Amino acid sequence: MLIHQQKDIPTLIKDTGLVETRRRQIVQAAVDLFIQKGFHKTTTREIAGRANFSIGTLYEYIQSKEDILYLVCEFIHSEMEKQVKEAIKPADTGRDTLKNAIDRYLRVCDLMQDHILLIYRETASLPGDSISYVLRNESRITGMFEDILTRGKDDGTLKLRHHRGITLIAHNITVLGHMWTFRRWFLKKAFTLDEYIELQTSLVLNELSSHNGDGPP
Amino acid sequence: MLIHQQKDIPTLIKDTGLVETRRRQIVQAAVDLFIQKGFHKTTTREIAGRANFSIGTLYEYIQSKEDILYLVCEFIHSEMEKQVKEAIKPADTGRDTLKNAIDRYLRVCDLMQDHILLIYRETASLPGDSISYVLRNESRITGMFEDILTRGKDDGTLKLRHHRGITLIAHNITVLGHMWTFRRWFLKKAFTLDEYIELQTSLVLNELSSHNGDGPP
DNA sequence: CCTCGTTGATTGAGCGCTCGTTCATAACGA
DNA sequence: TCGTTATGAACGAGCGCTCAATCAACGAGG
Repeated sequence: MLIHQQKDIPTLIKDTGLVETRRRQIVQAAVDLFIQKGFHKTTTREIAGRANFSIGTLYEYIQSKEDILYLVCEFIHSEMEKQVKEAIKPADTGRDTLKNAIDRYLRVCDLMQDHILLIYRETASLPGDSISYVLRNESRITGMFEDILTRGKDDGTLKLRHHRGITLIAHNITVLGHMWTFRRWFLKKAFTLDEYIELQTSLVLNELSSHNGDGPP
Repeated sequence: MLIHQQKDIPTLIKDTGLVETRRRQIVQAAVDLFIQKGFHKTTTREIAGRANFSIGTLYEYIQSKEDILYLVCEFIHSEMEKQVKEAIKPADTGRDTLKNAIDRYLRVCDLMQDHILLIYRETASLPGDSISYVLRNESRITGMFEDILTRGKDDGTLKLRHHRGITLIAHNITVLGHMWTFRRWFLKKAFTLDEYIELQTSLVLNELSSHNGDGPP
């Protein structure tokens, strides 16, 4: 029985405020450890220790170790979404909004490198039924780019050569951010973050400014 | 002490042919299980069992469970490289070669979906010093695209707007393939493999046909 | 002001079990 | 028979999780 499936608290603790606090502490401790050593190599005792209470207490606020992973994934996604959302103040044109959004999104990805990697590594360790729940969070970010692209298409500042292009390009942009994190060993040798942003933005915008097809010269 | 760091065999077995055979069996069994249950949740006994010998025998041909992971990663990368390489018969122009290469590469990625995911998930579980070794394998595939792009640039069939573009676009193409695997839950809802290939190829080639910068209309 | 029972929260030793690894022994082949 | 290879019971470290015991805070009763 997983946390997101039940409405009430899985413990005997009465003070719901405490539950929130403790779970925050658990997540905070777990994120650090999972990034450092991975989910499987981190012990529940370590998590409790870093959160400054005992394993007994830990298990008052969760039901299984996998619950912690679920809480962590949820936290990371909501943190990502929050940061990206507050970074995107819609500019006047869809095109400018997109430029803006890509810039801020890639910077957020840079800041949250380790968290993004964590998601990639450990999502598979979630119990089957939570996975789809976590994936839904993921797709909200892609959705944001889809919205921006649609706006640009409608106000005429972005041109699409293919009618299915919006979905695809939105995914491509999302992955651009992840790519910066999981290929950092290569990419940081060749580019600074600023260069990376500039170049990738240029590629995306060039596509969205295309005047014709791709006939060879 | 890991396998790739030592020249000789980590066991007492004398017949080197047998070592190769057994290791092939181990890898074959492990790949299946790792894909299914992940590295940590797969036991050495299961691997031995599926390879049709006992744990004792297993440990005659490896020194630790992590050795198996290393062998598996190496196998997957070499398999990928082999398949991609044999799929790319250089056409007359760099541009046609690229088209060809993207097509075949994406199809290989589709066939090896689970293997690619496995690499993403478990590379981090490798002991620190083997990681860089495994990453080097990864970068050979990107290197192939760099070569093709360079050829196209030289023979004039591909145009680059930025002098650093080759590296970046090569990485982008490589990731396009991975993206098809780790976002398949989203992408396969919207596109067939053929559509995906066609659209992404079109995006890449459009960029490489650009006649001017990205000035807004 | 003190006492003591109650209640919610915390503790950590300990349970049951799994897993990676080893090694004495058996089986095999020449 | 002797060298090589295979076996699987045994080992012991370590893990997730439980629960009887403990603690701290508080308020009613004397």
